[in-house]
Amino acid sequence: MNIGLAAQESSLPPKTIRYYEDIGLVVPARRDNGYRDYSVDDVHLLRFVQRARSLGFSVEQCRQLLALYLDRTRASADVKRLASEKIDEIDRKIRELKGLRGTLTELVERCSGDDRPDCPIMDMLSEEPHPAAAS
Amino acid sequence: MNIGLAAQESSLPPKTIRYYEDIGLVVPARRDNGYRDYSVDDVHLLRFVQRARSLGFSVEQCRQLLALYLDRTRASADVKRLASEKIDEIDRKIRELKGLRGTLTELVERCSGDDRPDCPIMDMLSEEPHPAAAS
DNA sequence: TTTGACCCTCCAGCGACTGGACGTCAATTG
DNA sequence: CAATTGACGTCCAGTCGCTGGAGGGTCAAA
Repeated sequence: MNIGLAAQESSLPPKTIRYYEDIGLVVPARRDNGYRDYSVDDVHLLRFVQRARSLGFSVEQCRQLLALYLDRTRASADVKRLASEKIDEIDRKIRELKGLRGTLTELVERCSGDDRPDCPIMDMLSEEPHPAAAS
Repeated sequence: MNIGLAAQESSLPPKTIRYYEDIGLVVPARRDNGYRDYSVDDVHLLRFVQRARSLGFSVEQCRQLLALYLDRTRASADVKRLASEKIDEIDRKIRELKGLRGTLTELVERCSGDDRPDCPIMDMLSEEPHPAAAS
């Protein structure tokens, strides 16, 4: 099938699908006229990648997952490891964001938010670093 | 002062500081020999940007914050609005990450993680979409 | 004087696309 | 059968926020 239909079937934009071919992720056959010709299996792989991406896996991780997917002798432990690492990564990001959120929330709460210029947010951003010790 | 010292004082790499000049964020004077010459005020601004970036503000938002910082007639409400929007943005990201985390955790828990190939994670990634209705 | 640390500019690349220009091909309409 | 429209093709550039490197100039100390 043509790339347009493959795009519909995989919920991916044609541009992205061409990009995936560029980087060797899902490489379709070509027709005589140069058009990409996606098989049902290709579309399956595209959808696989789409799902993995939407779960937060990087394209490189998708490549690994695809390799495991196509490997009939794979150990589920390998897949589980990739997924667990991804969870750890997500946890780290959540922790970092929560930290930022906490700081910002505190600052916002202390800011009067009126038409005067005084603002603890600005103070925090422009504050001199505390000297390590008095001299 | 030279860029190296400004880098130390602002906790930013020299490359980043040059980049900030490129995009017109903090533009220092130049010496006769072409060297950048950062004033104490410049370094102050660099540190301001460094702090704002580490709080999750984009470079463009930093530009806005700098403008507000340098505006003596600013209303703290404007600053507060920027910060509140950033909090909302962070909240959205956290929610999204928690969703991903939930899905992945569930999958990982159901995966035996041994040397057999069967794996609910793979199943989920390769699953056919559920037909909307029987036909 | 020579070394080494610093500084300069410019170009390229990261990840994961996305937009646009420009040309070809296929299918439909008059 | 011509013309138009839409989908397809390639290639280049841009996004964001840097970062690395090449290939040079400058400066201060030994």
